[in-house]
Amino acid sequence: MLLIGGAGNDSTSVRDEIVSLIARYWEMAKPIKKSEAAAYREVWSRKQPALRRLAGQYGSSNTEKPLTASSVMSMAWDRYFNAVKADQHHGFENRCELLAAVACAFAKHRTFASMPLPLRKTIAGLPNVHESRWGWFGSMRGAGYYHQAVNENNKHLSKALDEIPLRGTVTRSEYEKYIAEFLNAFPNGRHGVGIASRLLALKRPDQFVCLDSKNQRGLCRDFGIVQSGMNYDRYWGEIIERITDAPWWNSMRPKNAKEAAVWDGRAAMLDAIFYEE
DNA sequence: GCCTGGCTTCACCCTGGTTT
DNA sequence: AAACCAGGGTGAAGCCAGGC
Repeated sequence: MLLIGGAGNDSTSVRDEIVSLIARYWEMAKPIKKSEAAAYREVWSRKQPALRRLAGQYGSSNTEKPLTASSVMSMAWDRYFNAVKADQHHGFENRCELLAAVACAFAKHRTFASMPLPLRKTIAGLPNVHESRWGWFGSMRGAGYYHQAVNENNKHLSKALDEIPLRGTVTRSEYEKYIAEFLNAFPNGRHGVGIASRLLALKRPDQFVCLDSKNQRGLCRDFGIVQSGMNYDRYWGEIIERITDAPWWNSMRPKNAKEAAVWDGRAAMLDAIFYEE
């Protein structure tokens, strides 16, 4: 609602402008058929998720913090790369090396189950003799039943990872199939977003970040979401959808080799920014 | 004063390394 | 060989703050 009034000439001219603008729109207008209106509504409803996200509405929660209000999610690629480079704890080059080694492993071995135990543990975030950097991107050392499942080469973990393609954007439906199979590995419960996201982040570091106790506080604060009560649905709707909307995520792959290596693991690298001791 | 939502704390789970 | 301890995710309980 816009009220234009008063005695001054300004208000009169603004009102005249608006009235003539509306008159011009009427002249430009043309009748459309019912089928065209239906098609328009179809397009409109299909664009609603994008509009909601633009307004800061992710998932089903009521937190309405748009991407522009987040310090990290509003970054362009250059600033994001600099933020990752500033990693105090591990160093981004070492992080890239680890991700590259894991990418080789997934390229070489057809399934997670066919990998040797030390390699599986490296990917799973569990201590092993093969790789000293196993805990980076989220240590899962304390997850007892998960540790057990990796040790006994539980087939459900491997089958779950099979649902996640090596290339192309992972869809929600593929993610849901992954979770459904992942849950089968935990007949005694004690599964969760921490361990599920660890495996996702190592197979597809370009799209997933491992959400653990060390980075959850900082990440949730910056994203404007509550950290308690995290579940698989919210992880996708409130975290992954935000990430894949960020300017730095949608930027072109850089030509510079070091930058390209970070770009290949750009979602997982959020850990470098939000990691707290 | 009650209810709700969110954060913190604590017990529990299991593995793997160290000590007795 | 057995006992012990550290590690960190999970989940329940406890606590606190804000709204009605």
